[in-house]
Amino acid sequence: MRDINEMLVRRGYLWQSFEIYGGMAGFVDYGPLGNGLRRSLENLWREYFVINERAIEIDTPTIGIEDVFIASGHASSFTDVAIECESCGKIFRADHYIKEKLGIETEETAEFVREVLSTYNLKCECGGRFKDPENFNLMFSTTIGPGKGKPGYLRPETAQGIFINFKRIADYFRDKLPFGVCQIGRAYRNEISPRQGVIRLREFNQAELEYFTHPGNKKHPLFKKYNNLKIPLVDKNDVEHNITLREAVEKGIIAHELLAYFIGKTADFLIRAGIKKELLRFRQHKDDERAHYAVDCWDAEAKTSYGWIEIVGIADRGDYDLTRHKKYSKEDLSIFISYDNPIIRKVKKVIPKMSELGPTFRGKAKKIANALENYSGEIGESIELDVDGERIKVERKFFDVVETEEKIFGERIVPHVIEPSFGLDRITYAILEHSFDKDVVDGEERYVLRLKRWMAPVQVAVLPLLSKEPFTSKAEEIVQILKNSGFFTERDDSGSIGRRYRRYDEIGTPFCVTIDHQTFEDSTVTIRDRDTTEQVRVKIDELPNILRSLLVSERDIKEFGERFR
RNA sequence: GCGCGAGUAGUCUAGUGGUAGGACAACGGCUUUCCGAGCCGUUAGCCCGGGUUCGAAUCCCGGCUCGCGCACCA
Repeated sequence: MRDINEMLVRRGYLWQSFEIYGGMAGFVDYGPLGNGLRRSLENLWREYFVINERAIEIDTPTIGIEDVFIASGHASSFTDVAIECESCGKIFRADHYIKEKLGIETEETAEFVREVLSTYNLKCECGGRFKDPENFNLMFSTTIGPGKGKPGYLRPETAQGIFINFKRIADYFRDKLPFGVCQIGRAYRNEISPRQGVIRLREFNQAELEYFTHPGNKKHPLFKKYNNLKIPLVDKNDVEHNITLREAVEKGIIAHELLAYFIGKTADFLIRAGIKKELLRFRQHKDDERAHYAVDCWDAEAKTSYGWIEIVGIADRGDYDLTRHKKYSKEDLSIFISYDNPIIRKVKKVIPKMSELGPTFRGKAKKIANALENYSGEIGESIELDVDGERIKVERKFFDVVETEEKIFGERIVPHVIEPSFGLDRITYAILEHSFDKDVVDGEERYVLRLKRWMAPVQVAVLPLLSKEPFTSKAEEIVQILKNSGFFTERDDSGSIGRRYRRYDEIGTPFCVTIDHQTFEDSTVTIRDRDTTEQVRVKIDELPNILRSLLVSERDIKEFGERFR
């Protein structure tokens, strides 16, 4: 199966970054074809998760200032403290090790760990002493501005750029839930040991949707579309269920309908993109596996030669992020929700008399008045208030009491967010593996990349049967027609015709257009289908429209013309 | 980060201290040429740095990358 990796490099899908300088693990360059495939994937994703949702796309910086990651929790939970044994060289995550050996929850700071180590005289399993604990942060850090600058980090996920714009976004949607906001872009994690090619990168591509919803309404009107979809669901106890999404929600395996909706939609999207259904499953995070922000989380996993790999994470992040940013930025990141009918309540209100308060309490009068207005307890002949920590008794003569009807039109809530987060590099790779095939034609082995037609980076290749005039200029003429029609087109007149067909089979080009002798008699060309190697003859005039129909569907080319040969 | 193994044209591979060889691919040409045909020709390589040696692809040290195992993967 690893034959594919050789092909991907040789034909321009994926290259090792910094290759001429010896390379660096965890980085990958997209060659022309890989870039094209990933772009197709992004566009398909937009179609599913932006255009066909109440959702928008934004773009925010890849560098974030420190405040953002302190609030998001990444500054602390992203930093692990490591301890290394002096004699056996083993490295442990300090918090895991201490919890396991001593049953103590640890603050993740080097100082705290150092203290625990000395207080309990904690040793390595082999009996050796630990070296001084060290921090390692999985975020790339940088400084912003001249001199020492301000500390900044390369974002470990695109999501934070969305949360911190919440006020503007809510405004854009006129405060009406639910709504979705997405971002497609790069994110960075300073992995300790990146491996397995494109599976674990230090700089990678994400497509994330943050779908904001009312906490009491985790449903989606289009869920019925995926009601009866069956896809393997592995729950947090490693039990596999082969039931419909509707049943999974009813049985409480999936926390709620909205999560199930995005599981269904994700499955639909991945299959449309070229992931094989039988090599796809969803797996629920175990309790100790969930990120610091997640309430429930399901991963889409694709089976590849590396085993089952996580390609999408669908998490219910609750109100974690907005609440945190609300606290740290002191901005109101809630939304006002109107009730269908206002609630009417009779209330007694305390009205402070400033003319009395002023002369008596002087400087404190204003604060006392505020406290009186907000007072909601029993009203007697006097009211006791806490003002700046001081207990003050306010006599009846300092306020009036009026009885009014109060209409409550709604309430402020912090929305919950459901986040489908896609690892585009892994999905791209999984598509390539799932599409890769070997075929025997006339006793000769050929490599075929059976990409979905709408995903292919080169959609059509124009091949003159003979690489000489007038075939070559006719080919160029047809290339121009196709390029003008918006197709990604290549021309190839090098080598025998069979060799050229194989070349385009290998990179996944779904259709080849061949100019032959008959072209000059009746203005026709042949279209060859990659998967069946069948050919049909069509008029040049009709070629763009026919290709357009073929490229968005899986229709048989024989619907469009006479079979050739 | 630790341990083991590997690194020779674009790709695969031969070469174990003494002139780096082959296959495929690519490129040019010939051949009225529809599924990797043939013939002629061309381009192109010892991962990087240091050491040992008269001489290193080959031996030694360090780095980088790749594979496998451990650890890590919010």
